[in-house]
Amino acid sequence: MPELPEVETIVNDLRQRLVGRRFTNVAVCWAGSIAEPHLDKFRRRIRGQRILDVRRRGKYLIFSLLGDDSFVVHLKMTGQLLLRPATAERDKYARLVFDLDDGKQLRFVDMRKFGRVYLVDDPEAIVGELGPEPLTEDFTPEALMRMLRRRWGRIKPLLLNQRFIAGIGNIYADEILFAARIHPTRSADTLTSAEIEGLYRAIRDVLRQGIQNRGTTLDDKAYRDAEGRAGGNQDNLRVFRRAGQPCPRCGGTIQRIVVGGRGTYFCPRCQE
DNA sequence: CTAGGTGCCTGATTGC
DNA sequence: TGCAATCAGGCACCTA
Repeated sequence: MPELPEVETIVNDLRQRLVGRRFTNVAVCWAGSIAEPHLDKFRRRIRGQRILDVRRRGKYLIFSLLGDDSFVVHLKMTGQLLLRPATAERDKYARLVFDLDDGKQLRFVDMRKFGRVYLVDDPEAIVGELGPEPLTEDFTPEALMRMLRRRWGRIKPLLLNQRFIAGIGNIYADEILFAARIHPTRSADTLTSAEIEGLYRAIRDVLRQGIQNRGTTLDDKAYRDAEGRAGGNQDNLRVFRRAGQPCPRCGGTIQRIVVGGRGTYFCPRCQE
């Protein structure tokens, strides 16, 4: 499940390789991957468009195109964007295959078919409601404190709420709360200012480390970078999917509970 | 505003 | 062994 660090890695790779390239054609293997516009219009509008830039907002990838359109992608659970030579073997779960003007293909591969692509004139129509980017400099401890002041729900679902902060998913939420020593069901309004500062630092550190390690690949079909390579951050996880194992900090036993319908891993001994 | 449920999907896991 | 039921999970959308 690609979250901010995984999408950041893919975006940085793709920017290097795709800026200046042109989409020459698209093969649609599963039309359901296209959110908008309708299939025929999508095909007509993407063909011949030159890529000016590739950037990330939350978990979305945004390709700015010369004709003022934006090609927007959300990978959801199992989506991948792979850059392959057009001659490369077909990927089993390929849903959309974009031919490029340099003999390569950008392949949208998505086993579970949750991912979506959009071709729109204004990307704000899609990403406009997202909360702040946690790694930009205007996201400060004070900003986080102000944001939390109006909230009284449990902290983990809040971290997962993309309108609250953009880019955090289930893996990094658990790792962040472990690093900050905060129990996933703590009410946001009971956090002390010291805890909020710790939470702030944990958000930044955990996400940055994820980026530094080029993302988290937990199993075979999970996240891959644009070259199809696994990330390295899975070796760095301290609680996620480690139920029954000893806490690396206090030696307690990591527990799995369900919070907001999501599998949640934490150490009951050092997270209050 | 929060919390809970459903649906979208399919491979992996679990149950009998 | 084999097949069916269940699970996982990001997010939209619904209800309370």
